[in-house]
Amino acid sequence: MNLDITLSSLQDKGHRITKVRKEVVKIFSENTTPLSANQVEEKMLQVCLSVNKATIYRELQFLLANGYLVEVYLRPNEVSYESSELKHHHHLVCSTCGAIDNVTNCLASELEDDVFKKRGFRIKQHTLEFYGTCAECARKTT
Amino acid sequence: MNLDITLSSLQDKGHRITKVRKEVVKIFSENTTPLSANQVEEKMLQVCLSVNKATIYRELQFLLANGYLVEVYLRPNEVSYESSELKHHHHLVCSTCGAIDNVTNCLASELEDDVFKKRGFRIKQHTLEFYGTCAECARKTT
DNA sequence: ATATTAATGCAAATTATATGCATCTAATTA
DNA sequence: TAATTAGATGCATATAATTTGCATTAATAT
Ligand SMILES: [Mn+2]
Ligand SMILES: [Mn+2]
Ligand SMILES: [Zn+2]
Ligand SMILES: [Zn+2]
Repeated sequence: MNLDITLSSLQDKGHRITKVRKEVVKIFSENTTPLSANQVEEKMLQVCLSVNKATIYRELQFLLANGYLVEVYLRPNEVSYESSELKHHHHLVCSTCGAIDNVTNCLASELEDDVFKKRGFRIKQHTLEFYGTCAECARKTT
Repeated sequence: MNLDITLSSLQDKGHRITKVRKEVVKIFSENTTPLSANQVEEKMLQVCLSVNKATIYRELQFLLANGYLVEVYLRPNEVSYESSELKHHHHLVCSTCGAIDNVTNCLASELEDDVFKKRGFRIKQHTLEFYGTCAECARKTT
């Protein structure tokens, strides 16, 4: 997501542009892989912004509710977020180092029509996550 | 999963067959859709077995660690489990009524080779979840 | 029947997340 | 620029899911 465009869009809707909001939007405009509340907090600390956890959760909820972020569930008991503007994609999650990469290939749409025809289930969205070992971790092991 | 076979397999490995263990295994042998700890507790109450929550969590962890169950993440902050013996499949989750159905179609394996060739990421498993409206909920709305 | 140790219940601890409330501050207005 | 106002924030507290310590109970082997 584009930082300036997003911020002015938020302002147009009557929302305030605060230091925290600006930084959270900036973080998601610079990161194309999903981030959890904890990871957002860490990124903010890296630029010497110490923000209360409640504020971070509230800001993530705010951006989610306003359509700027989407939720991603990759692990139990931890919700991650990423820009809703990213082109439809899926994730490669390395079980060893935790690195996440995006894959834009998607074969799911073919299935969706089929599922609707066969049982009347209308698919609105889907998540497809791949777990395995990334190239770097595989190299280290060898 | 087959109740008797699973129980004797557990016994062969030196694990005890307790009332709780037997019932949890029974529940997963009779249910092909994912169940959370709370749902397992409810099912046990239906057969008048009041079991402590900690025990249920421990038993689910136990069956997971021993390969009888797999984790499924369909919603934030709730882990579900299902028999690891079920044939590879994916889920149709109705956003309206919460009903879950299984789909055995899977197009992901084609993608896996491609991903490995292109970036050396070796996929071990994947999850593909579909969210939408089931036939029944669609009918009620109309 | 007895011994051994895994399984269980209960309370307390953890972790992720949400909320109430007083305070602060961004945006608007005088 | 100062005053106004409602949204944003911090802090403490509340929830909810899950885990853990410990004493007690019960499944299995002898
Ligand atoms: Mn992504
Ligand atoms: Mn399933
Ligand atoms: Zn897709
Ligand atoms: Zn599949």
